[in-house]
Amino acid sequence: MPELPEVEVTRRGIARALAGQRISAIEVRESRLRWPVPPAVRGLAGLTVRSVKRRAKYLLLDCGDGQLIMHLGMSGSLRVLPAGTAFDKHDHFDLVLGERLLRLRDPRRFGAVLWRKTGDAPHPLLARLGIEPLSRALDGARLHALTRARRAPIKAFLMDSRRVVGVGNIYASESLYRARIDPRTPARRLSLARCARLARAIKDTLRSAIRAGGSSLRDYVGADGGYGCFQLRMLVYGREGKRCRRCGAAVRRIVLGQRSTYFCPACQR
DNA sequence: CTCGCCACCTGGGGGC
DNA sequence: TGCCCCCAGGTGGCGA
Repeated sequence: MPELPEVEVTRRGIARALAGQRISAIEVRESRLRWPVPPAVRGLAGLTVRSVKRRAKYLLLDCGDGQLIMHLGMSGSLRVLPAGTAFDKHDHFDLVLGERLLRLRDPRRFGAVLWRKTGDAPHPLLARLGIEPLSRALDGARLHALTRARRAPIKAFLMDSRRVVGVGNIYASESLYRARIDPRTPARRLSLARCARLARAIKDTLRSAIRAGGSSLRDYVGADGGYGCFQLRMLVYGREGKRCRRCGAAVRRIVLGQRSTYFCPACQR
C-alpha cells in the first residue's frame, strides 16, 4: 500500500496512541523481514516512545535511547489494537504499550524494523535520502537544479529516493499527469517552468492523498476497520484504455524501469 | 558517477 | 477446483 501519503496518515494515526507511552513488551514473531530485525529491538521494553516522526517512507519512533525505524515495504500496515488481540499469519511484530499494542502486518515481508542507538551515525538506509516533497525545499528551482545532467526519464528520476523521497509508482504517474509532462521525458530536458509545474503537481497530489486518507484515520487506531480506506480518485493510474478525464484520449500504459506507467499521450508532452 | 535491470516475498485475479 | 501465469503501492545491489 504505502507511498508517502499512506505512511504519513499512518504516522498521524499511531502517534496519538503511542506518544508518551511506555513499551511494556516486544513480540518478534518473524524476524526475516527485508533485513533481519536486529537483536537490540527485543530489548526495548521499559523505554518510552517520545514521538513518532517520518523521513521519506520511514517511520521513526524516538525512544530516548535510540530510534525504532519502521518501513512498510510494499504490503505492510500498522495498526493500534487492544493488547492481547489474536495475531494472524502475517502479523510479524508487536510493540506492546500497556493496554494497547502497535502491530506490523506485512505479507510480502519487504518491510523493515530497525534500530539506531542515540549517538550513532545516521542509519545507512536513511543517510543518503533526497529532499522531502512536501517541504519548502522542493520547488521549481530546486527541481530544475536537481534534474540537470540527469538523462533518466523524469518518472524514474522522481522515484529515485536519492533525489526526491516519497514519490512512488502511483503518485509519480499522477503527478506527471497533473503537470502534463510525458513520463518518458529525459529529466534534464525539463524547463524551469515545467519543473515549477511539476513541483506544484507533486505537492498537490500528495496533499490530496493525505487528506483523503486522513478522513479514515479513525480506522487505523480503532479495534478493527480496514487499512486502505483511501477515497482518492486516481486521475490516470490504472486507467489504461479509458478516456483521459481532461481531453478524452485513450490513456496508455507503458513500462518504465519495470514499473507500470500510465499517461495521456495527448495531454502529456 | 549513472542507468537499467534483478531480486527479495506472498497473494490475488484471470484464463483454461 | 486446480494450475499456471501475470501482476502488485519499495528499494538495495549488481554489472555495464
